[in-house]
Amino acid sequence: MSVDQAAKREIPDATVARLPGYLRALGQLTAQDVLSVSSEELAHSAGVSSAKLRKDLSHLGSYGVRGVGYDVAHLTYQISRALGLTHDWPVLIVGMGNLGRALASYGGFATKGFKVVALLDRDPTLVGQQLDDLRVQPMTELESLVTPGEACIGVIATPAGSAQEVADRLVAAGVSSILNFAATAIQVPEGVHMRKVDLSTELQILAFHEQQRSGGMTDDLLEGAG
Amino acid sequence: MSVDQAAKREIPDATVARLPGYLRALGQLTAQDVLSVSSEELAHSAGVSSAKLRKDLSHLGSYGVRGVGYDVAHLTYQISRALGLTHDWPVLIVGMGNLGRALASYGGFATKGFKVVALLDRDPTLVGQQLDDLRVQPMTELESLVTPGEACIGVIATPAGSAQEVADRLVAAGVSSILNFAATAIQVPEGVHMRKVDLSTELQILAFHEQQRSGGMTDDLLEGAG
DNA sequence: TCCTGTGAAAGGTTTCACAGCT
DNA sequence: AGCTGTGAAACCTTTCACAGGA
Repeated sequence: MSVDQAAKREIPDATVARLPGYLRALGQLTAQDVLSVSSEELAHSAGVSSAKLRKDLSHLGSYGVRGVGYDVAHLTYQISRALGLTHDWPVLIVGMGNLGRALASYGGFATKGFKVVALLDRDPTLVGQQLDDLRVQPMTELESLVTPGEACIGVIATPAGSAQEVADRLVAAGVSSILNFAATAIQVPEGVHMRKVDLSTELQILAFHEQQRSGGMTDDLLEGAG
Repeated sequence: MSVDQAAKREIPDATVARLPGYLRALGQLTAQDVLSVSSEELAHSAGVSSAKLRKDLSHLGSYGVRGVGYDVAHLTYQISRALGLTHDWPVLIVGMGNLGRALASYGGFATKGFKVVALLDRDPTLVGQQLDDLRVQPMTELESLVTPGEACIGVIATPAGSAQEVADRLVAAGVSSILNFAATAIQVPEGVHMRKVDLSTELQILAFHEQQRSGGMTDDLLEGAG
């Protein structure tokens, strides 16, 4: 078994979170037939500093050429490999409301290393409907759709009230990676990876900064009343 | 000028990012008529450690009671105030594809400190359509919808190819907070706050960890050397 | 000369553990 | 006793600045 430079284990979380951005920027360069890119240029299109980019890439191995830059195709491959995107991952979407349908018909999956394999909903009026080339299935099918041993990513796009129950069933069925779009925190056992995407949260963070900008003058009045 | 405990500016970014989660957990407690909560309980429902919660809240001021816990209503108010949610922020959504429509009809806005005030799309066949109580307007209206001086949050839900152009127009019109759902990085001038939400990125991060799980056995060889 | 890769320094975040108040 | 608020320690991330290879 060869020990090559990329075998360096333990890529920092902050780095992993940025690799998809680099991959996307590299994709745009590939589309423009650019063959080679410097850390400065790539960092700029990904919206980070060049020092950060170089440090991030150094955790994957030494894939650049000093004095020249990075080979776009080779770096694309190395990042894809680091992220585990050399084969497609099956994705199962639960909840076919407005958001679930938007996610299901989002084309970006196929090219990005994922394939939606099943759509589920509790509502009998939605079950059976065709979305692109998939048919919405009832919740009772959930357990039969997850092949134990074969990894699969579960996406929760249900109302907040059902999210925990759906998560529990996904976990029980053997899903160990969950992406939660429901507007609630869900609890998962240790060992299950859960990420949350939430519109309200993002808007509230923006509101905070917007408020900081316009100054705390209204706040000062309130402080007095304490 | 009064200097009380809450006057401490500079709430750490990591804390700001978690405040919405605490607010949501408090909302659930309020709905259950719970009047008081300990850091342990609140932290658990928000999915963080109690030490982290207490440290976070300490940046806002001392709103707990030692030996007792936090008053749910009062803490809700203080966090809302810290985030700038004591009044509603106007939100403008650009791009009425599947995702834009899902965002527009997402009810969670109103109760969370935001109000969608305008929907825009480039496609003439979408312009004029009614979504809830708003009518989709043409892109030419963008500049007239942003009142200079009055803060407003712009949401980009267009295809990747139009995102940068839309961002440029929003910024030129005076929008200084942007939430980008398009699958591309966009550049904004210094002083404009931009946050990005992206499905592919989240799935790719999950894929990385899923791969680590199943591929971890090769790592054992390296451990031996340590 | 050019640009990558990387130690070292600086900065930020989380956890610990306990002082201090009810 | 019970629980918050907080220094200090541990840990993680970013930035700096330059050694080193093309």
